[in-house]
Amino acid sequence: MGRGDGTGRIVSAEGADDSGTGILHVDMDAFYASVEVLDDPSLRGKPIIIGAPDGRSVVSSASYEARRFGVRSAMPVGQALRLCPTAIVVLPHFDRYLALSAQVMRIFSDVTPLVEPLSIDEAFLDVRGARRLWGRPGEIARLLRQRVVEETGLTCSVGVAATKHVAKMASTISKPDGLLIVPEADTAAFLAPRSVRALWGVGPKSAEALEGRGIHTISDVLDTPRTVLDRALGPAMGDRIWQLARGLDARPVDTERIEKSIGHEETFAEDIDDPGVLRTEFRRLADRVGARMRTHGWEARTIAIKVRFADFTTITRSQTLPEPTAVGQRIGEAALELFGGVDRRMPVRLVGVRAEKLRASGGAAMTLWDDDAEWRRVEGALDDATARFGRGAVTRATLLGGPRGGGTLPSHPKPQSID
DNA sequence: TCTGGGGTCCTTAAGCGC
DNA sequence: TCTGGCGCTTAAGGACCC
Repeated sequence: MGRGDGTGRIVSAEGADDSGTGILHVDMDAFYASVEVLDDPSLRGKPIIIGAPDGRSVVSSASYEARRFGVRSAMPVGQALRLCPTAIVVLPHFDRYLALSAQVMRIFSDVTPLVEPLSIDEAFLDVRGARRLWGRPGEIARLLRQRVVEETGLTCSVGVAATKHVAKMASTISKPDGLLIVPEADTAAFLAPRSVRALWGVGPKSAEALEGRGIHTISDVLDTPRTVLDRALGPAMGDRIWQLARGLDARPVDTERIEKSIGHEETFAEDIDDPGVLRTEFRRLADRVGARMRTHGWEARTIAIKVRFADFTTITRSQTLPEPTAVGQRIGEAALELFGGVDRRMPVRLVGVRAEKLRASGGAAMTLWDDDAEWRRVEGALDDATARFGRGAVTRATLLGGPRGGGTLPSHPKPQSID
């Protein structure tokens, strides 16, 4: 969701009914691209793409002017430029995005302590307890949008509803620079005509599985027995969309998220066949993973590697260690042992190292000893932001790349897909 | 002219102890 | 002693999200 070009936008009128609501989803509009325009006004009104112009880069974010040509996040930059040859490709400036994200999240925290950041550019807010102080949910949403634009120069879109899922759908539909309120009583009517693809967790594969059974809209889901959904998507997913289609979503706004894994991966500019080079890369990634764990005071029980071959087939291998560790060398040994068991049938495009089953190490955080200066700079920015907002309000995950479930800081200030 | 990097969650299969 | 079932853990792969 949230990858549209702004056509089909729906917004609420001033003073719209907000009865039964209290959950807000706030999503910055084309965040990275908007920050670049803010910092270089000569870009305003032009199609811009955040990414690297060469190599194997993909689009991290695109201005709405570029989206009108069909440019979308996660699209290879080359393809984006074929769709929109006049687009200006801008390298990402992560420290700026982080600083503005921190500023926006702070505005949210002013209004309610119940803020659940989902990623660098979006958050859920529970404002049900903020009424006496700030007014009704609809009023709070307008206030937030006003404050964000006044204090940062950036626009955002807000969905207001009774549940997280509907609030998120509403913000998506209102984009860009919109506000859509779905009163509780209108939830069913709001959901019914929308595509199954709009349901949280339904991507291309699940949509295909549903549509192959004639289930195209949320209304169709309502007419479909649970057993059919389970067969199409598996029991967990079947249950989830059965519930979401009915507007049932009791998930609270969660201010405390715990990271479950930390990883780094790297795609080479050219596929690599030399095992020595690959081993060096595994060690380097392992060191970075270890360094990050130590700064958090964590250690991991399981080490996993990822290898993507030239043909894009991807394998993972993992092993559980006898003793948990945060030592880069130990992680590297485990990674290399796993890699030794991999059948290297063709050149390698990407390698990755991930530490899983994290837990507190109990010991004091050790110093970083990798030599990645840029990484330290980003870590510093994150620590600063975390310190200013407080631990619960904003996790590192939040600021950089966090998916719905939390996520953690990526290795390099490289872009994720942001709308 | 191809497909980044950070994650979470789910499914399936296999091994193990009881 | 052999076998089956159950619950738990580990491992691999894939879908999805930003």
